[in-house]
Amino acid sequence: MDDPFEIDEFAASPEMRLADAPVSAPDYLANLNAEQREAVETLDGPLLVLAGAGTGKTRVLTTRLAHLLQVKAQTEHLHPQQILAVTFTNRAAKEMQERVAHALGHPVEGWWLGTFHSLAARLLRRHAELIGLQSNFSILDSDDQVRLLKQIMDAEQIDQKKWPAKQLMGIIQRWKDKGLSPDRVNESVEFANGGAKYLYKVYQQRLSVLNAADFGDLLLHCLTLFQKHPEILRRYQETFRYILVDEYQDTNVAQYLWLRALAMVHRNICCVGDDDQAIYSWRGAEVGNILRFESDFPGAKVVKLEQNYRSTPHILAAASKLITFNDGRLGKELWTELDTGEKVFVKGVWDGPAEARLVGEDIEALQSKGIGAAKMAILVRAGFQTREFEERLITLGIPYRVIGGPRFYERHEIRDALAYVRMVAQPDDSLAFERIINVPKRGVGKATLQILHQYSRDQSVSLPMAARDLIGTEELKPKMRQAIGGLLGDFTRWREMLTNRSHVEVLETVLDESGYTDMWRTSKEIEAAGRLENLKELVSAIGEYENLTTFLEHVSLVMENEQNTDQEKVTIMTLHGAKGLEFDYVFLPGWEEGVFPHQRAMDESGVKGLEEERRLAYVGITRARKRATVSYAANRRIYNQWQSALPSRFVDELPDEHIERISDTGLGGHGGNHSPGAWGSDDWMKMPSWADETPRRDSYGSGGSKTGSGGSSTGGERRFASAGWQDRVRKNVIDVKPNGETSYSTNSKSSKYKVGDAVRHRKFGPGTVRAVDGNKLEIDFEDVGTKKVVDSFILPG
DNA sequence: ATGTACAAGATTTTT
DNA sequence: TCTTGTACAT
Repeated sequence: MDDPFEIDEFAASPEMRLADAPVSAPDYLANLNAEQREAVETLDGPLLVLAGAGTGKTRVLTTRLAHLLQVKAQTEHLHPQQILAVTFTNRAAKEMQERVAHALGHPVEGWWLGTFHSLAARLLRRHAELIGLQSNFSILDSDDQVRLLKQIMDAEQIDQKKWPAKQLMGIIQRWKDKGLSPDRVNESVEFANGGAKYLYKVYQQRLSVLNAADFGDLLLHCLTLFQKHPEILRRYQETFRYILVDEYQDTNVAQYLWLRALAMVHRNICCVGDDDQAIYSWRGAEVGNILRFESDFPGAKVVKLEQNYRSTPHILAAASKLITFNDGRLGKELWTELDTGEKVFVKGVWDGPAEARLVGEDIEALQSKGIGAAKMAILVRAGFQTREFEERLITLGIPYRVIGGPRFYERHEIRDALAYVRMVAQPDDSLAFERIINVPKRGVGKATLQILHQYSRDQSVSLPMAARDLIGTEELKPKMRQAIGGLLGDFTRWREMLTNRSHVEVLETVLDESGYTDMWRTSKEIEAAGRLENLKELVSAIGEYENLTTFLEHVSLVMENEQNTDQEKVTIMTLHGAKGLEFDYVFLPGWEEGVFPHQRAMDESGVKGLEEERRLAYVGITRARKRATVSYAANRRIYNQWQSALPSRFVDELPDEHIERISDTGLGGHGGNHSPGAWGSDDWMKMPSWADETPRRDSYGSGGSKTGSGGSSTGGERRFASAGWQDRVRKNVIDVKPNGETSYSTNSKSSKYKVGDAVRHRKFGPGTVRAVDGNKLEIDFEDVGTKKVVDSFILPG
């Protein structure tokens, strides 16, 4: 085995050292107090930086890295390769790379900087054979994982209606997050479903046969490797003299074990995190890691950073207040020296489109003041919410970019093409083989595939191997033998091509000769042209990598959506994606019960889930430097059905003195003294519905006979969301129980009226229903003509 | 082996 | 409502 530790090579090339580094990097510590500064500047020993939002976590990390690379490089000949720096996203890693380069005045190469997964993969590739894989093992994405499990379950004849593969995969991945290999699951998981344990074992065996690893394996295999080969662990422990970890609160148990193992010898581990920003527990993250730090690493210094440099006092106060509704926090008092600034805006609107319009208008207003679009962001809870805003911004002609949307590498044609690449680079990649065996159509169908699977399972070989064996037999029909044999022959040829041609050329040949490009060229699909474009893009992308294996690893682990950031664009992304970022102006739409906090979070994890949602809200608000605008809609279309929604409880939890509630709807006061003109216009959406009357549904509970002007109406303009009715309504609607169950009675999704019904409206009088759209009705009134109204205002005729 | 028809389920968040 | 998967027919 080659010596896996490049560090030894380094020792022979001292010219690589950073002796030429400028002695004083830019002073990133200027804003810390003396004590904090000392702790951060002390480079040896364990250090935990507990930092609130916007207090300069990354800055501390950068400073420390710069100091290491500068001071230690000179005094103790520390080489970058002895540093292990873990960030949470690839984006953060890139940023760190740039920041450090900037601080030192020159780029740094060779250090172990990246996400847990990419670093673990890098380590694992060197020792793959020790844990039963070849070094070119393929990394399965979640899609492949589920497909593989499905195959196994088919073979085991397990009812997938009762036990969906996807769900079981979730259980298995959770075990992996906890660092439990199949053996250890049997020991330590008591109440778990025995079937899942069994499947886990079979799944793992199958992965090994296929020379594949899934995401969780990257870390898990490392742990196994360390356990079985202490001498290897020892060498890495000695190699990594300094370990730095960002976003420590979001590490899972496997990651924690991995870090702890590696940090054991030098103990120079520095972690940075904020327990209030733990938003990944659904992925197995364990906040306990950060709470346990001091006992894990005796003598650890703990620094709390509480001065916020990012947000204005109002924003900070609003976020701080919100997060106090959570229990069990470490607790921090964030403060700032910045000027007061604007209050947090809280806006209620009628429905989703109105919300998008509102945000659009605000953005335009900001732009007309000369503020660049890049300084603004729309942060949504879930991916599907981006669409509304995209549409709006398109019509307004405002440039935007969506981060984390449908990814390039997840597109149909790209996945197919990648399957070809995988088959060339990794001959035993069963899942890739299965994907393309009949794409383009080669007449290979279910029956043939089944025979292959059967054989592959019985003989414990990969699918391509099975095919290779079977085409020599009478098992398959001659036609099939020819088709599959031809394909396998092609792959052999393409693999040979790799030796004397560039991989770009090989990819082009493969796509060409396999008939894949032709398939799309002759396709009648409207999207075919676009797909061909994407394929071209893939070919050019692959050119940026040394070889197919590095390219594939990049695809599975890095998978970032490269976006040119040079242009001024409004950013649209999920709250999760926004972690660690900041913007001057932040829009936080969709703060409605069920959407945010998300219903499923509460259903599945009860109070814990709710608290995580609240932390997410906290993250959202604290992204804003100058202004945060929260908004919620009273009606939202889900599955193309109108549903009325309640403002999020988080809206209530924001402190009144730091927010400014603005209502789109309280135009005419209450009491119904509206001029008929307003009602007759197309502006029906601006109907002051709740000022007058709560949109009442049967499911709200029977008790509430109070209507109208309850709550805090004070004459004149009535605020959109008086706490009164929110509380009243909410208590009847959502009730999170400590055991994790939630009872949630959804508001009626569609109207109880249908076309032709005779109805009456308290202002418009009698009429007939002409059309129904969810709970919106179009009614021909006898006196005032056709109007659109909401059914809650309607009484049976 | 492929295409059609009907039914069921779907929309958290991501390395 | 739309998409996806399954059953059945060709």
